[in-house]
Amino acid sequence: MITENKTVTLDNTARLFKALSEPLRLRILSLLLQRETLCVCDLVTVLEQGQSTISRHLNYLKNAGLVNSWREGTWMHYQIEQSALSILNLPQFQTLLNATLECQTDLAALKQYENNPRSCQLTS
Amino acid sequence: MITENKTVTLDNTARLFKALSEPLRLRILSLLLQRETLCVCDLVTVLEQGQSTISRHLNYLKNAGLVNSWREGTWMHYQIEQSALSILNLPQFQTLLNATLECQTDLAALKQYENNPRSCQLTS
DNA sequence: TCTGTCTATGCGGATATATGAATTTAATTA
DNA sequence: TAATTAAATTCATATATCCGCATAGACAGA
Repeated sequence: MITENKTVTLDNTARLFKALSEPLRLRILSLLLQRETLCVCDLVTVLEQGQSTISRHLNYLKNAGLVNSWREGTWMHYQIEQSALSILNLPQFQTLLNATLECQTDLAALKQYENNPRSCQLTS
Repeated sequence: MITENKTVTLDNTARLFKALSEPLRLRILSLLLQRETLCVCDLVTVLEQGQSTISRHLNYLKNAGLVNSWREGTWMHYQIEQSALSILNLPQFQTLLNATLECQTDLAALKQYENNPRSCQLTS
């Protein structure tokens, strides 16, 4: 992987926080923090949101450097970019997310989803 | 000080990050992290922004729980609310801010400002 | 009380963001 | 090649944010 020597600008930092400033994006991150990788269709089902909504939010997170992605067949896999989270107190952040009703519900829905047959299999 | 037992909601967390998602608000926080307290007129002069702009951003930060304030005569003093920053990796956050040209310039302007006579004296 | 200073807020315009529906693009498979 | 599935993008609309200007409110001193 090529690591660009990116200049630290205030705008970049602001963009990072802006990516964290949407409830739905926080829910996406919360789920990604619980699993190695998830694809768009997983999140559409679990979060019960439109496909375009999920796709756009993932793109927003990617532009902010919070997630990375790769294609596998027709599926796009998304994954947390750990290095971008260094600005956060990660244990505190996760504790805060996990304390919310939304994230608890989402995690339960994810587990339920994983128990059922589904189109997108994580195991390649 | 009364500590409210506030329910952790996703919206509150999102609001906190939204408050951190504006370059000008980051500049304000950067200065407040360098000084015990600053008032509106200090920030107006140092940041060279309109008074209403500064006042509103400070209100935004206050609503997010990032700063607190108190009146002293006609002056409103603003101060970092340390507890709200527990979600951040504070050393990393400050390092990131201090690495930006904007924050470096602002800090220099603040020192310059403090060397000159000014209307608002921090020493009560 | 009157005046001046510091701060907060109301208003309007410009810009940014979020979302759903529909369409386009990409990749797989028959 | 045609059909199918997954994901990204376009378009239109609603909402939120930012900023300057003007004004209102709070406070101090004469």
